[in-house]
Amino acid sequence: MKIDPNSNADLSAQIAKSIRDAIISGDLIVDQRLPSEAELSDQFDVSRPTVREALKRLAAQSLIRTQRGATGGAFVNKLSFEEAYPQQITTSTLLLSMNAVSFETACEARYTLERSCAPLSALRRTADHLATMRAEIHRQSQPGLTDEAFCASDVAFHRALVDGAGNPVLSYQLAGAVEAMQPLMNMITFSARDRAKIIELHTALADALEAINAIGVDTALAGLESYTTNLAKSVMEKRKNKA
Amino acid sequence: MKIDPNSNADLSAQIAKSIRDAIISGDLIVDQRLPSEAELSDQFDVSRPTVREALKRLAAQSLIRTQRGATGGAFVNKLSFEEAYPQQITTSTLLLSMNAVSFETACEARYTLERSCAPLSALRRTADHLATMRAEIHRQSQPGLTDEAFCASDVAFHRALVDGAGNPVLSYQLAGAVEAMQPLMNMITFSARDRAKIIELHTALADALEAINAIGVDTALAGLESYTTNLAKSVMEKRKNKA
DNA sequence: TGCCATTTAAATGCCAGACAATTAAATAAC
DNA sequence: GTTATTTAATTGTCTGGCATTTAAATGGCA
Repeated sequence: MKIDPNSNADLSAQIAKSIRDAIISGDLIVDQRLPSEAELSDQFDVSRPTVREALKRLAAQSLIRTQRGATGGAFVNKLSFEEAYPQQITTSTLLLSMNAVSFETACEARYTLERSCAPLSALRRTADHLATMRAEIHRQSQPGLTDEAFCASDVAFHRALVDGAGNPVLSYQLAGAVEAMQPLMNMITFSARDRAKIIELHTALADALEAINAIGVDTALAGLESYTTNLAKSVMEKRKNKA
Repeated sequence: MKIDPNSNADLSAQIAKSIRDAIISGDLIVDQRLPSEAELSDQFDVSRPTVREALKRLAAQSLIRTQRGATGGAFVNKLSFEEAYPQQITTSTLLLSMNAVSFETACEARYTLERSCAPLSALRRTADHLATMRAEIHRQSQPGLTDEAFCASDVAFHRALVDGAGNPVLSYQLAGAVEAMQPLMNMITFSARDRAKIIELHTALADALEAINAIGVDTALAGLESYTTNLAKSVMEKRKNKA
C-alpha cells in the first residue's frame, strides 16, 4: 500500500479511504483485525499520529472499533441498523436545517415515504406493533403531557407503524425522514396544534391497521399530512401578519 | 467546556461529541470558524493531537472543513445533499452486505420507496427528466454495452425518475436504496437478465410518465419488481440444483 | 496435577515539543 | 500606486516518550 504525498488530500484522509475501500470491496471482512498502528505506519510510511487520525475517521463512521490491551487493535465493525440510525437522523436533521428545506418539502417527503409502507404494514403488523400504537395514543390523551413528550410519543407511534412493515431496510430509510422532521415540526406547530384532532386521526389509523385495511391507513395518513401542512400554513400566515 | 477523563469514551470522541452537539443545536452556525487547534487544546485541557483526532472525526462526517494558512482553521461545513449522497450510499451498501439482508427484502424496500414517488414524478417531471430517461433507454438498447455499463445506465434511469418528483429530500432518501441495490443485483442477476424485457418495461414507464399517467408508472414499476424478484428466485434455484 | 497470583508483553490512549507547508496580511521597495 | 518581500498564524506531520489496559505466559502453592 502506498500513499501519494503530493496529493491535495491529507495523508490521514488518503489512508482512511484506502482502508474504507478495502472494507467495502470485501478485502477486509467483519471482525477482521487490522494491523497495529505501528505496523500501519510502517506500511503506509507515515507516522503513528497520522495513522491514528485515519483510524479515528473510520471510527466516526462506525466502520471500525478499537480495543486496548494485549490482543487489542482495530477491528472491522459489523455495521448494524441500530448504529446507523442515529447517524442517519443527524445527517437528515442537518441537511434540513442547513439547506433551509421548506416545511412543505420535508413534510411531503416524510408522508410520501410513510404512506408507501402503509400497505405492507397493514398486511404484516404484529399484535405488538398495534399494542405500541394504542399505548402511544393513550399517552397522547393524558392531559398533563408536555409538548416535548407529546412529540416524542408521536414519533414512537409513527415508528411502530413503519416497523410494522417488517422490512428493516424500509425502517432504516424512514427513521431519518420521520425523526428529522420532529425539530422542524416543533419549531412551527409546537403548541398550536390540536391534540384531539391528531389523536382522532391516530385512532383511525390504528383501527384501519387492526382491520387490515390498507386504504383506511392511507386515508388517515393523508388526513394527517393535510392537517399538518394547513396548520403550518396558518401559523406562517399569523407570523407574517404580526411582522 | 469540560471533559470527563474518567469516562469510558476516548477523549477525542468526547470532544467530537461536544462540538457536534454544538453544531446540531445551532450554537455553532454554518461557516463559523472554530477556535484554533491550540486554543481548543487549552479549552478542553488536552493535547493538540487529541484535539486533531476529534476534528478528524468531525471531518469524516463532513461536519467541518479545514483550511491551512494564516486565516485558516476549522469551519462548520454546510452539509449539502451532494456531500451526503455518497455517505448514504456507502452506509446502505455495508448495511446490506454485513447484515446479510436478503435480496427479497432489499428489493421490496427499493421498489416500495420508488413507487411512492411515482405519482409526484408523473405530475412534476420536467422535459429534462424525460429526456434523460429516453437517452438511458436508448443506451440500454445498444448491443455492445457491457453488463457494468448497463447497470450504471439502469441506475441513472431510475435516478431520473426519482428526481422527477422535484423533492430533494425524497431524492436523497432514495439514492441510498437504489444505488446500494446495484451491487446486490449485479451479484445475482448480472448477465442472467433479459435486457429486452427490461427495456420494454422502462419504455412503458417513460411513456406513462410522459402521459402524466401515475397508475401506468406504478404498473410498470410493479412489473419491474416482479420480474426482478422472479429472476432472482430462478437464479437461486439453479445454483441450489448445481450444488 | 490443578488453581491462583504475578509478571510480562503488546497494544491503544495520550502528551510534549518541534519543524514543514501554506496562506493572508503587513510591510517595504520601486 | 503597484508590486515584491517579509511576517505571523495556522494546519499538517514527525519523533519520542509515558500511561493504561488487557490477555497470555509464568511461577508458586496446595
